[in-house]
Amino acid sequence: MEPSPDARKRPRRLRCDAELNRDRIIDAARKVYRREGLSASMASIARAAGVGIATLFRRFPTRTELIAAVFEDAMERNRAAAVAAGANESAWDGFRGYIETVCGLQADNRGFAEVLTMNFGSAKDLERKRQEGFAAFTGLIERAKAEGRLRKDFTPEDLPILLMANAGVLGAAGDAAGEASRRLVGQMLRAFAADPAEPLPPAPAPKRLLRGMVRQRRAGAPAN
Amino acid sequence: MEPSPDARKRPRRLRCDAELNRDRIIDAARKVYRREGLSASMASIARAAGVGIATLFRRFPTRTELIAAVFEDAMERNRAAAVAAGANESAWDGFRGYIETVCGLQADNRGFAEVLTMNFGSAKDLERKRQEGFAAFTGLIERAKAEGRLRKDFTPEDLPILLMANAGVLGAAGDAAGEASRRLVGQMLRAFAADPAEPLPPAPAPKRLLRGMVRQRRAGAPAN
DNA sequence: ACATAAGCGGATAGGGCATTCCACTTGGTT
DNA sequence: AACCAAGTGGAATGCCCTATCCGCTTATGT
Repeated sequence: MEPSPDARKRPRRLRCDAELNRDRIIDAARKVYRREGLSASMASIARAAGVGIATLFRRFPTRTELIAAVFEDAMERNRAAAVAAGANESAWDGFRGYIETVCGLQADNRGFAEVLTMNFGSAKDLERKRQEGFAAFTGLIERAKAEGRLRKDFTPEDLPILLMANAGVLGAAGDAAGEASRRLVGQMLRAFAADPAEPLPPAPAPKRLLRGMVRQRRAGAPAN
Repeated sequence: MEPSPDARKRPRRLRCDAELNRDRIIDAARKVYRREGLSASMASIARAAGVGIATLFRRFPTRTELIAAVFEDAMERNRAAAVAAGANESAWDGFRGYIETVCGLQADNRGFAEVLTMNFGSAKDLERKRQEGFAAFTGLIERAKAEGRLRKDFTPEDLPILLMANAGVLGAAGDAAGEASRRLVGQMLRAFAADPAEPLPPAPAPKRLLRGMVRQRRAGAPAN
């Protein structure tokens, strides 16, 4: 019997119980990565999935493979958002909307925020989707410049830089992350706009931000 | 015999060999934190200092105490830069110069980049210096607004947000960190300026940035 | 029903880390 | 010179991590 058409990638079709475990792993990893970021341990994901560690490693021998499987759909949403933005009648509105959308995806998901700032050379599907989204975005740039709404010195690389910056704010601002991120994005859009009439979201209250800066136990943060 | 005037803080003066070890620890920690950020392990610092682990813990029972001792001078430089900026005849030039300086300090030191985005409640001296620098900066804001060069809707909280954003870029851009950081700061200054004639540093070359995004083994980055 | 390949998860090896303990050494004082 | 409080470093403890091994279980095709 031929392997199912979709399964060309994986040599043989998985046994159905294995398929179930695979789904369980991805679901668990999705939740854990979303909350804790990509530094979550393989062991904690196996525990969350209710499978043995060996099962996790058998299915995903490297962290990158697991990450790729988990975030393929989020990356697809990113790609789709860029393409949809390109269809906008006003290139600037599309540009602005896409940036707000993708930064919002980051705010909603710690893991994806990191994925958007990294290059996973070996995860071909993931990188292809990123690349397609990026291509749609660069097209939008040209149109927005032609419209006269986007500054001429904006370059496509300003997008990954913004994504890194936004990830940094989200990781450091604690409780105030959402507000601080929106503020950052507002400022950046103002910098990008040829006509800086862009309104600006409010900054977080000083005390909120200060409280947010007290790090919770997490990778990269000292405990004491 | 009275304790030396400077040693009021520490109950008794340290024995001279202990004082030497303390300095060795701080020097080693300074180097390690600069290169690796604050997630460096206590053990690795003790090794780098050439002292036993127990010695490190005896002198600095918590990570925070070590961090405070290591970065007191960098925080002082930050404070001094803010105060000096306040003395500038042109408030905008001072504002701009201070932001470039502090973001440059971050670019030069991974550990300090993180320190500037965190709140160490218990490290009083450190926080006092931060606070004094921040106060000088807020004074500058008012003057720069009065000059008409700084937008009226800039708020002091935009500074910590920028520092978090910059730390994010520095941590994620690898080889291209310096260029990417300067580009980010340029964009932000443009957003802050009432008259956006600000010139912009060039963005990193696409390939450089992409290569930089391939993470080296570091906290928060998957190994495989 | 049964044979068997596929899959399972506990156990284990090997490492790093934070933190504490303790027997030994040493600087400073008398 | 001798004493001892202060200081030292390495060992020990206990935790979590990655990665692999291996004996047991089970889905699946006949």
